[in-house]
Amino acid sequence: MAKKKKTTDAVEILRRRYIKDKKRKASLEAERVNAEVARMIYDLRTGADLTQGELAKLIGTKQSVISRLEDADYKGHSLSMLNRIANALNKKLNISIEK
Amino acid sequence: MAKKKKTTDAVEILRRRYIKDKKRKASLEAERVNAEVARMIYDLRTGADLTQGELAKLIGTKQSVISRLEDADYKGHSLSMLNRIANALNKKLNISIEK
DNA sequence: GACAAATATCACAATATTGCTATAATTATG
DNA sequence: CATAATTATAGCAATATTGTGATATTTGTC
Repeated sequence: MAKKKKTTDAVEILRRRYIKDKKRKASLEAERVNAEVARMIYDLRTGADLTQGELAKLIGTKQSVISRLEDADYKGHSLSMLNRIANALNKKLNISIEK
Repeated sequence: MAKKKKTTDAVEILRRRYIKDKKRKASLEAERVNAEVARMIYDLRTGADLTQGELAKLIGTKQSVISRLEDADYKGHSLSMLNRIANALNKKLNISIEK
């Protein structure tokens, strides 16, 4: 494939800046949600007066897994896992995309 | 390991029935959430007047992936994918566990 | 009906999440 | 301080999700 042409066009430069900015925002958004979910799990667990080991047993997994889920930097949250936790605590999982 | 003792105790029988019922409920709950999320994605996409192919391009994947996400029976929803969709549509993903 | 556009389905590779065990590190309790 | 209880980390296997391309099916238009 030919080499990409050098950009000298101001509009193109701004467009690329826009794209890059959008990606950065999306990435920050993801981090925000991950941290929020981690905190939510922690709050629910401690609110129910459970240790990580106890919650783990309730949903059929191990303590280390709960610890991982409560790590603010963890990126792997899934709806199925959130559902397992919600059910164990007799609550409901709600998802929405708005605004 | 020794064979599990035969259950003749009424309390034990009821407890097992309770556990089984709880598992069934959890399973139904998961199905409900999955279907809801699938529908939410469909509504957001059509609301934004996008084809599956267009939305796919916006989030950097393929049309078949969007089709899969909109299938009510799909069990693999992840927060990262929901985030990608929310960001592409300039909206925010909200998660809560309540009630 | 013919054709195009959009969606659904399939199969398989690539990647990510979860399960699991062991152990280190931290926190609570006497 | 010693000990137990709890939480954090690490590594790797098992499983699940996503990426991708090819093709079938459906839907809309003329």
